[in-house]
Amino acid sequence: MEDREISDILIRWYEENKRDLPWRRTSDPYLIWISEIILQQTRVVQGLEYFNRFTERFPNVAALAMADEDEVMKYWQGLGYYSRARNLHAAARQIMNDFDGVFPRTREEVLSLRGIGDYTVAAICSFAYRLPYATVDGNVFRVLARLFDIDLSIDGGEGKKYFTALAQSLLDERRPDLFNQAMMEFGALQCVPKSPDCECCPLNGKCLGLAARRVERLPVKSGKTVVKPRYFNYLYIHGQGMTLLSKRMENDIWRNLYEFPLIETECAVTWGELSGMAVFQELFDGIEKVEITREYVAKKHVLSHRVIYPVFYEIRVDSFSESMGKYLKVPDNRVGEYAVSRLIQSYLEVRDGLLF
DNA sequence: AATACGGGGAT
DNA sequence: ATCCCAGTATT
Repeated sequence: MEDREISDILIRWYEENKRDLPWRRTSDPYLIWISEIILQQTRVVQGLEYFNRFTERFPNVAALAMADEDEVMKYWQGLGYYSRARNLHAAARQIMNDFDGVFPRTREEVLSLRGIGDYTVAAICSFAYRLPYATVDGNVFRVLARLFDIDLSIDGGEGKKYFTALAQSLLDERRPDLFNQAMMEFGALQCVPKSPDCECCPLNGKCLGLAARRVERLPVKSGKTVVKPRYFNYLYIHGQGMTLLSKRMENDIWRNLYEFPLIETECAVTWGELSGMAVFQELFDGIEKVEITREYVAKKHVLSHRVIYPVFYEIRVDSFSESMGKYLKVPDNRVGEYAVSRLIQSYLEVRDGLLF
């Protein structure tokens, strides 16, 4: 049968070309889970070190469930999509509470865990338990769209359903783990988004997209994200050896990460405009000595759907006002212990570079 | 069905 | 600049 042939070719290619990665050396569902969450929308090279450090500190479900969320976030610092870390922590506690600390073994139960969706449940169940569920990630969309010359958009629900059924029909149920790994690795290394080397592709004789000269046009995606600007005015307030920090609690970017007290404005503002604002006046109400040590206009911070224009004002005070009580007051030398965004991390590095 | 959610590497 | 990466949750 043709379908089996494709599977065999992919698996043969995989055995010869696969990368040696730590999560491929285990069948521990916990370790596979951690790797899958880290690798969501994240390149292998970027996630590798995070995986090693994370699993060394949290080697099993119990260790993760017992930790404070703040510490989990610290281990996630810089990786992005921080809901993954929050969900990971929540799911570990879910496993302790609902499954007696044993990682669940059925598709339905695994899917009930926070942060695990259609892709990740298939990955965990096939890699750890060899259950016959096809993984459908960005790589699989691309490989299948090209192989079968399908221009159905991969954004919508129809496309997702179609490609999932197609992947499932191709899956070798005797070795779903190998098939899924092979399909994704093939997409990551051979059937790459730009300028794939179709000349040396083991499937070039079967690739309908190649025959139709549409490989570069596939897969089809519809919408592109609109990037909206935001203006962040950070106040690095310190005195008496203490620094003010704030925890982002809103349903917004960087939730549960720390930062300096922030005044967000509708547009770029000068120091004069900022210091004239009511929120600013109230914050420094009653402080005798307020000294602006430095103004730092950081380069714009680009996220997938936001671009942030940050300005940092270093402000030295001789005392802290009443209204600053809503912030954390931490010793200067312990600021580094708090999980922060890349933006804050970058500023901290600049500040340290200017200290001497 | 759209949108929000990070950060970095490749082209 | 643009694309996109072993996606999920919310609206």
